[in-house]
Amino acid sequence: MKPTSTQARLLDAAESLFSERGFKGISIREITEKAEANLAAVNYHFGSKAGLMKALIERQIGPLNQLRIAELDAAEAAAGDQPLAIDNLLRIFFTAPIRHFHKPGQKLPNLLARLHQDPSPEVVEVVVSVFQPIADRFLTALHRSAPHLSEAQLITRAMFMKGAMVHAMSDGLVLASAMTEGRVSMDDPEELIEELVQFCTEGFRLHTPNSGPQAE
Amino acid sequence: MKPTSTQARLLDAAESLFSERGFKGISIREITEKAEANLAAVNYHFGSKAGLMKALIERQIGPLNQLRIAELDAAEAAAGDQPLAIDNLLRIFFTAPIRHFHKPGQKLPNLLARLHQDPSPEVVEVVVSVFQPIADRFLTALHRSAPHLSEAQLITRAMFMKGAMVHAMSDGLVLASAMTEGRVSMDDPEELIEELVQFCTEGFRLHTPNSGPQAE
DNA sequence: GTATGTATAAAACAAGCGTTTGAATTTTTC
DNA sequence: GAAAAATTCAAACGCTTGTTTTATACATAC
Repeated sequence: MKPTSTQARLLDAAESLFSERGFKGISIREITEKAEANLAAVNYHFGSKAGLMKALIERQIGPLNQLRIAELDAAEAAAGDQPLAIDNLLRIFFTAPIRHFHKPGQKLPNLLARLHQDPSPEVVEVVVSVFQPIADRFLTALHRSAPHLSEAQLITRAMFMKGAMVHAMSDGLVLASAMTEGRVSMDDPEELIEELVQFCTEGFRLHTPNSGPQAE
Repeated sequence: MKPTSTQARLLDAAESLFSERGFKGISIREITEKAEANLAAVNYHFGSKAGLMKALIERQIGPLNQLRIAELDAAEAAAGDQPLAIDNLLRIFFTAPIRHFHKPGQKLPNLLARLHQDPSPEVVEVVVSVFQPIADRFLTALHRSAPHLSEAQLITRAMFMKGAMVHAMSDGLVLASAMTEGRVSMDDPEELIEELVQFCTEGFRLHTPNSGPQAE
């Protein structure tokens, strides 16, 4: 039985509580109580409630994105100067996070999905700093793999893709539970990854002549 | 200059404020101040803060969904006993809400996107009651239009579709603004609709033999 | 062993929260 | 125009919030 540090216990408690009820929905008192720490511990170790959230996100997403970028680097190195096939690229994009977060009771993706919709500056700052690099990296690769798309189309479809992934990972909560009445739609992460890859690959392959610049 | 009722002013104020900073992020005092109403007005007219949010959502989404269902009814009637083509079905699904919410400064889709990720019972109850009927209606139609998909696949892909739409409508806030550095990805709603239709249609057409029941 | 920086603890702070009350006021109804 | 109903209003209630303070314990270093 390893003795966990107060910091780690705070991060764990905050992660599970924020994921369930959102940042604004949880008080520092609830967090410190669950973590069996003193009320002042959050402000001592993380400066503020927002600092705690930032730390908790970086703890999870940082290593995950490092892994994804490493895998993309390796795939691109193996491909030489050839662009990656779209489905391979998307598979690299999806696999690590879906596998990583596919544990029973894991609700962090739900929190992340919420944060992606939160326009408050403090949240945007964290989300951008964590996801900006990986978004740019994959967008560049996508641009090489799908040269038939205009930049506007590429960005639009990448937005579709991100929305589909985020939604699927956060369990599609409401609609799914409403539509399927309790039946979880897809319980095998590998299957979900493959469905997502197929779905989006087709969407990116498509070449629609419209939406180009009007006059050029 | 029509005299607006207190109720309407409260709904308008709450809609814009909730959309910007979320349900928990806005106080009744801010709402009543913006609406130039008394602090007690919210509880008098809507019973509670949650009641106000419910009323505001139903005011916007109710008529919108009625319209969508009417359009689907008409299309199905015109098609006789033939299933609708997938792209036509999806076009009906996307068009009304995207057109309706495509006004400058319209941020309600952002609120809706957040609510779709909110697991708190009060929110789930509202969201389900508002979106359940239309989800069921379109899922049934989709099932007829895409008979090659297993039920699990259908639900999964519908989740992708919903995620893509919700995300695109709520402006893909973070990723888009980060990636494009200010450039809005798609400013013409008709173009967005068409991109979304194409993207998802391809995804639904795809026939992947896996994901069927293991033994049957 | 005494100093030094780190961590925990209990208590208080000032501000904000959703909601309720009860009286004043306006609007509707007959 | 009087009675009744609906609405507005100022004030207060009770409670929770994030953060700060002050004091105490615990390390490791010299």
